[in-house]
Amino acid sequence: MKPTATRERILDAAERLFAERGYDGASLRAITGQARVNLAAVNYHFRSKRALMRAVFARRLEPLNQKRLALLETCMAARANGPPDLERLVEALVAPAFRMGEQSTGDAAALRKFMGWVLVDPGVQIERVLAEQFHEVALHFVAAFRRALPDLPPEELFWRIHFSIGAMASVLTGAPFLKIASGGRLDTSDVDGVVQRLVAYISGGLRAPLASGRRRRRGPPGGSGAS
Amino acid sequence: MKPTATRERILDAAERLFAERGYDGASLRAITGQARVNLAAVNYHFRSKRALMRAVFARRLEPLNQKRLALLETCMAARANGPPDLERLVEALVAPAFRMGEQSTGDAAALRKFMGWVLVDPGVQIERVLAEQFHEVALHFVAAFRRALPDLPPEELFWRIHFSIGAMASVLTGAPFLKIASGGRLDTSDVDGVVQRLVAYISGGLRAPLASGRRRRRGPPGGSGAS
DNA sequence: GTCTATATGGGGATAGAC
DNA sequence: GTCTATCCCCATATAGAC
Repeated sequence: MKPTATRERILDAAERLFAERGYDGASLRAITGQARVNLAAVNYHFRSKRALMRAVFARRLEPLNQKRLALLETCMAARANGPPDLERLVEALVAPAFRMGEQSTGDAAALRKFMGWVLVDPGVQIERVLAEQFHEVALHFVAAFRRALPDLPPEELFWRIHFSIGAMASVLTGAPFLKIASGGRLDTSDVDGVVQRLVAYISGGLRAPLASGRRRRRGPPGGSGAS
Repeated sequence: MKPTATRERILDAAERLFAERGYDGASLRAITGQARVNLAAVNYHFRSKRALMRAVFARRLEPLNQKRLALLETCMAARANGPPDLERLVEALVAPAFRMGEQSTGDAAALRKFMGWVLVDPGVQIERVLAEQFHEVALHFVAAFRRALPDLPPEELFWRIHFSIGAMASVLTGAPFLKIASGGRLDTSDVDGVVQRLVAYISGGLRAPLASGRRRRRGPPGGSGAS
């Protein structure tokens, strides 16, 4: 077997099994079994299971973010003067995540699930990897969104980006509540259609008018704002 | 010790530990230890760890959904004729999840995290519980949203509700990407403020204009898509 | 680089006394 | 209803031969 092939096989199998069973649910035995590789190979090529996890994630995140930046450049170039088109911007952020792995050997659906799962699960603790690889992309997109939505206060924009990634991630993972609300009538296999809907939804959310000052438990008219 | 107290103590401890460590990360030994209850008590009062998990979830979901329905009634009563106010509708769906456990003994932050986590994680397999308890609420809310957004095709509405719950869930869990995009500048402790922002965002998303028919990979004029 | 074999520890579940 | 003690399985990680 080609020396470097082992490493890739482990990454492929780990990706699939992490997606299917979660971090704890995917044992190294299962991973090495599916990769048809020796159990000890994991601890040789990677240092530990957690390190393997981070490697699986990092391998996908880098090209994903490059794709995003490339699309972002296109958006900005198309509107050299004036604000960029918001829908295109959102698409540049969202679509690459749904196109991942389409031409690789692995299971594209599993890959999407894995990525969404990693984004949402606070227990995975890939913040470091995420922060390193995502920081540049975040900066560029935040700047672009600011130009597209100049009236939105920065703090509000951050929150809305957060909501948007959450909406995207829940679709990637295949969260279970979808089939309940719809009675199972939704077609999740039409990736293009989902991306299109998601882009429309997120753009609408980003463009929403600012909430009026209504607060729950607002102070009475006399204005005793202390709390 | 009061007989029924044990059961509650287990539920409280399990809720906290599931929220902090996830399902696999929270061992029965840790749970019973924190509840200061014997290890075997879990398998006596519940049948298994999974059943305990479902019980933890169900205990919160029922009053949560009752609260939602009560708020929904208020919305509909306020606009007996004509469509209900969308923002109020969204608030009725979202706000109760963020108010959970405010007057109970447990850790409210942990509870929110747990609920969001359960919603998003497809591996938890609480679909049955979710379906049973959520079905009635889903029907009512879908009907109300339909009245508020009469021009939205049903399928589109289902998708958008799904996106909305995803956005909500990612806030509940405290997903990690928030602090990355913002550089840690966001105040997550202001629950009222977050709910307000979330309501505005979701309402905007629900109201978004339908995506035009643009599709990726429409037949290219010269079409050398090979790679 | 790859294998076998094993160290070491934790997990969920249960039997049976009280 | 509650406890102790234990069964039995599986996990990650590593040592050391090849």
